[in-house]
Amino acid sequence: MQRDSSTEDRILASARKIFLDRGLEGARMQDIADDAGINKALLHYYFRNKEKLFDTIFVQVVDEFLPRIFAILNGDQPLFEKIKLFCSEYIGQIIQTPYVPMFIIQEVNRDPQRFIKKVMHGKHPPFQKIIAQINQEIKQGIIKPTNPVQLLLNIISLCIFPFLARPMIQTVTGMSNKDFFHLMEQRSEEVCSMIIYSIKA
Amino acid sequence: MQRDSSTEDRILASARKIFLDRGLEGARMQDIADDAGINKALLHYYFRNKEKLFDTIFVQVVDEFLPRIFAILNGDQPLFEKIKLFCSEYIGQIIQTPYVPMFIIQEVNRDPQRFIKKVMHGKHPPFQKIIAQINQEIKQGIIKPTNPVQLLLNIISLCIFPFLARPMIQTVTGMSNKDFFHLMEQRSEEVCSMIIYSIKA
DNA sequence: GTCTATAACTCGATAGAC
DNA sequence: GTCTATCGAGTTATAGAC
Repeated sequence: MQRDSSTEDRILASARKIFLDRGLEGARMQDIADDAGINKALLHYYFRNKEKLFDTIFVQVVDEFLPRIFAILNGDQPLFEKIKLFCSEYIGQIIQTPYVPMFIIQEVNRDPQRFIKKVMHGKHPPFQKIIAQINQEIKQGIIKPTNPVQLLLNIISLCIFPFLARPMIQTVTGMSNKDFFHLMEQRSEEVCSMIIYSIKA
Repeated sequence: MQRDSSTEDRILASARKIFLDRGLEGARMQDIADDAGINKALLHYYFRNKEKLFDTIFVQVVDEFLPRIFAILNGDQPLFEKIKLFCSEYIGQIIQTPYVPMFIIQEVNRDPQRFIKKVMHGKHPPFQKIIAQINQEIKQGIIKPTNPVQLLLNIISLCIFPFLARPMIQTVTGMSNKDFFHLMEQRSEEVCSMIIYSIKA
């Protein structure tokens, strides 16, 4: 709780924290109010209801996360450089905000329509360019013939999954938080070289 | 709803369906009762409360899912065969029950203690054998020097992640259910050959 | 075992004073 | 803008008849 910032900002910061931790259904307006140092009534004064408050946070979180993927994938670098960039930037980013991937996946699963309406609406399919690039580099003989969609799935899977399954991984292996994040820092390089090795001609 | 089976079995079948679809917090006892063709009071007669009913389903689902992983990983085949087995068996299995991975991940995230108490308690760490095998095959020169934990993470990530992110993937790419499952059927072979290619000496 | 009725409680939302 | 007090809907859980 930050007593010095404006009420609305404190609400947003607290809502983000609680929603990221527990999702829409798990979060309690009371807990958000407590964390922000105000009462429930004031939450409704600023954001008319729970849904609207959640929407604000959801869009905020998704809009600072997904564009990073697409920005790198749609850049102008050669494919190998993109992959390298993606792995290091992306895993680095998730290490800073490890709850974000699970939050997004969970909420898109619970209500895909919200995602379509609030986030995707009006945006064009963001994978066109990278798919074209993959096909072109195949034709040029830089990489082996590869299904572009599978390749993209591979990259994203390898980077994100461990953070989704983190509680289970740590439970099953007995890793501490420190162990886990250390493993993830190594992983960036690991994933990158594996992907590139698997596709280079 | 199966009118011919016993009440308890019908409750379990309905609870499984509803809990898998919506999780502990999203599921309503009323919906489970409706689906089973009985009333709420009878749910409490058979399973004292929602938690206990959920625990039963959770343990059931996890116990028929995780052991499949461990059985293959702890078998006696050479590593390459294990990986091949794992990819085909595992993706094939998930295609049959595509909601299971998300259900498990979500509920372990929400309450890791339940997982520890109800599932892991008393079981020994299940990755010892496969890790030893990986290290041995490295020493024998069959596979390249590799961090065993990263390798296992890679295999599991590649197989499971697409099913966790399925609603988002289908939204972003515009794939139909049929398209998606077709892609996943190809994927088994795809993942297998990629992994093996990346580690063979 | 199975039902109806309802108690007990949680939680989002609102009224109204300051 | 911010608070206290309270309403009312929705849910789990129980009492008690059959």
